[in-house]
Amino acid sequence: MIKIDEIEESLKNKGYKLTKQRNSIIEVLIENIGKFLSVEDIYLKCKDKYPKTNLSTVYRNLEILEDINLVHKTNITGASASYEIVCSDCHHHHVICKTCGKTEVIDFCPIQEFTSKVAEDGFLVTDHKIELYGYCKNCTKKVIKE
Amino acid sequence: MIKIDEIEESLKNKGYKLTKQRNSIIEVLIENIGKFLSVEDIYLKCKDKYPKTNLSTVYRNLEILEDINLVHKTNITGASASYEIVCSDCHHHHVICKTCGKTEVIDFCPIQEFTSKVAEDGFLVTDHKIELYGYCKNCTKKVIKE
DNA sequence: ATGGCTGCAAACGTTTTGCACTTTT
DNA sequence: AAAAGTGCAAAACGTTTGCAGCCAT
Repeated sequence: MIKIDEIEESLKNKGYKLTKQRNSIIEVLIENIGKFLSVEDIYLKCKDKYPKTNLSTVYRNLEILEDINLVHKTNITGASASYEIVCSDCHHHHVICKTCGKTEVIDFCPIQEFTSKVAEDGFLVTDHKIELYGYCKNCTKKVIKE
Repeated sequence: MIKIDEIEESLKNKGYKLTKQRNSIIEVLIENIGKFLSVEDIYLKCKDKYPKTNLSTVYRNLEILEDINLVHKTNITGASASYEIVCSDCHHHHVICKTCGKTEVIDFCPIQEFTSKVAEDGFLVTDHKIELYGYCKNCTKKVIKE
């Protein structure tokens, strides 16, 4: 499990301060492990916790969290970026339904096979992004019906 | 190999017309198989071939080409979208150097293992995106030197 | 001759920035 | 007290759109 204290400790150690805004962003991300949240989503959920939160602040903090690898950024929709907190002991990827947009978690990850192939060329892999697109059970049914 | 005639035939069959602009976009994409080009890159290269080309036209055509699956879109940089032409007999993924931004092609693809896992849940996978990030041989050396 | 395509300019939504002020350390 | 963080408003950026005219079929 992710512990908020550990994350905050790690921020402190890097010289970042713990503000109420930053704290609420992290809380929101932790409450939504396994989902990608859009910046707008995060912003709105943070406002519930701490109404003064500003959108710029959310952007600035997500950038910091991404820089220190506490958060993964993706651009599924093309519209606006989405974020998910990194959880080292529950590494996973997502399948994304092209019809309803729902995402599901896949625990399987073949990255080892990949990195060993690439390592032969002297490339050092530190990070990866895998996303599967298609149609979920529900939406497949609909397609067949129509 | 990709043949420009086949692509154009397939566009014609779908009711799209062959304009000089559309043609030059396809040419540029074919000349850059294995690389992701930003919209701006494509635009500039097209202007070399056909100076009247407009940025909106590039956007509109890339959208069409993506819709009919002749082109893959990605958002590596976060800044602007990148495109690569689809080549059915040379499916591949990329490793992307976080220092110099260079991309290299990896021929290996573990998608089969993935889709069979997901199929159990009734999810139908039609498409996927795999990107590896890290440091290329050159940049790894530099990091060590410093 | 028709319908699709283009160039242009303006509009749009997301993200970033400068600055004065506030908060954490 | 110093440094980092914030809110606000404005700017910047990539992308999309409406429209009048153009071009491929």
